[in-house]
Amino acid sequence: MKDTSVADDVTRAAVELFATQGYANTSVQQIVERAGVTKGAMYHYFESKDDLLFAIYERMLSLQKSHLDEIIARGGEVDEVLRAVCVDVVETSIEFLPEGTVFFRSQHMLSRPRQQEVVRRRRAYHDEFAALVQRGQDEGVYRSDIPRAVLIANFFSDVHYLSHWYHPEGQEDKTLVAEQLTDLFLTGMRRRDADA
Amino acid sequence: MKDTSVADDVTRAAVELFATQGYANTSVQQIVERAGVTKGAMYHYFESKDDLLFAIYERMLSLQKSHLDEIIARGGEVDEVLRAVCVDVVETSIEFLPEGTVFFRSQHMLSRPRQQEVVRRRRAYHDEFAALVQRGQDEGVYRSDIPRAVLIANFFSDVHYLSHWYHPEGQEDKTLVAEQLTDLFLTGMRRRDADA
DNA sequence: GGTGCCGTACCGACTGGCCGGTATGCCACG
DNA sequence: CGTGGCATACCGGCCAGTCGGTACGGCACC
Repeated sequence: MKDTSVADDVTRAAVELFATQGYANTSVQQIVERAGVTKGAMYHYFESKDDLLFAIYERMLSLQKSHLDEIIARGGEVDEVLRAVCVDVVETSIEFLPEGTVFFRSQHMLSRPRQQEVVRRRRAYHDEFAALVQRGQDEGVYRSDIPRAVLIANFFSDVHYLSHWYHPEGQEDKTLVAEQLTDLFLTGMRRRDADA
Repeated sequence: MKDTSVADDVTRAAVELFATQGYANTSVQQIVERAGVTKGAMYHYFESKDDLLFAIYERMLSLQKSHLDEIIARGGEVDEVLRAVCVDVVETSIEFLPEGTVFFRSQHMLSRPRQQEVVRRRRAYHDEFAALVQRGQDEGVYRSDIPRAVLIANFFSDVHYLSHWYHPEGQEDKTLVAEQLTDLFLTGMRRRDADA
């Protein structure tokens, strides 16, 4: 990204403030003051406050989607691919914890069309994920006695919830937690011996 | 609750609007119009808009806490008690889905003291829950190789996430989903044969 | 190499509208 | 006749977005 530093500074300030105070409680004035620029500068790079929020989403969505595609492209056993996907999404969600907080809290503050765009992008991710799970079910490694929607929700819920409880304690901690959550998820998914 | 119907109507309208538009995007005017009363009437029963939001939280928190205490008071095997607790909290969360949406989305809009009160109440619930898990670990039925905080987050995340994906499809469906999620959680919790 | 022109980046005072909250009064009922 | 239960008009603050203006770097043309 060779964007001007102004746009970057503003985005950074916005994320921090939105994450701690919420979108509605943060005035544009606060954002530009924290970023060390003026309102005029900000409105030169962003169409609206709404636009600023969307830019934050854009960045996360693109990043996670590209990671997903890359992992899937590498190929391999379903179980290994899914494990890699899960670990990755948890890890990057931890890296972008403030963004995630804003994401899940303020999505409904977006204008209608932009909200739909976000939904569209998330669905794309969701569908690829679901296809993996189905493949695992077809191959008989994952249980089929629980609706796929429930299984998937059971994982994405962990990702959502991270910002509600996770507080970083060291660097490798991030990966550890990602593996633990992934482990819990996959354990629940695997077909039991007793299954039909 | 033998509150006047005005207070009830207002609360109901507020929940619906907050859940669909968010707290900040909903004006007091909208609420009273939907409830079929006037601003004067509303401010006769509530101190502020903030107060209205808190009342919604109050109701949910009290309800779930009383359920929890009751189930624990009944006693029994840890695993059975925990299962009952989990099923109950998922079920009531589904019954109060709009309230839950508001709850998780708009908590940060409360005034500081009230926010702390909510945190306090939730911690009380959390601690009782954690004590159950620990008891299960001490008795050797639950795994101890994953931090208790992670195990617990893994369950509460499901409760939080319900409003993001669940859409009712019949009456018994509610209980079914509650049991499925509980099953997934407890399966992940149980000590494996291979464990130390 | 000066001169004029233009486009890009930025400034910051101002405004129009919205919205939470309040002041005051009315009316029914006991 | 006074008190609880409301209605209605109004106020003051805040805030997103605007708009007239400035600073400056490049670039063409003489």
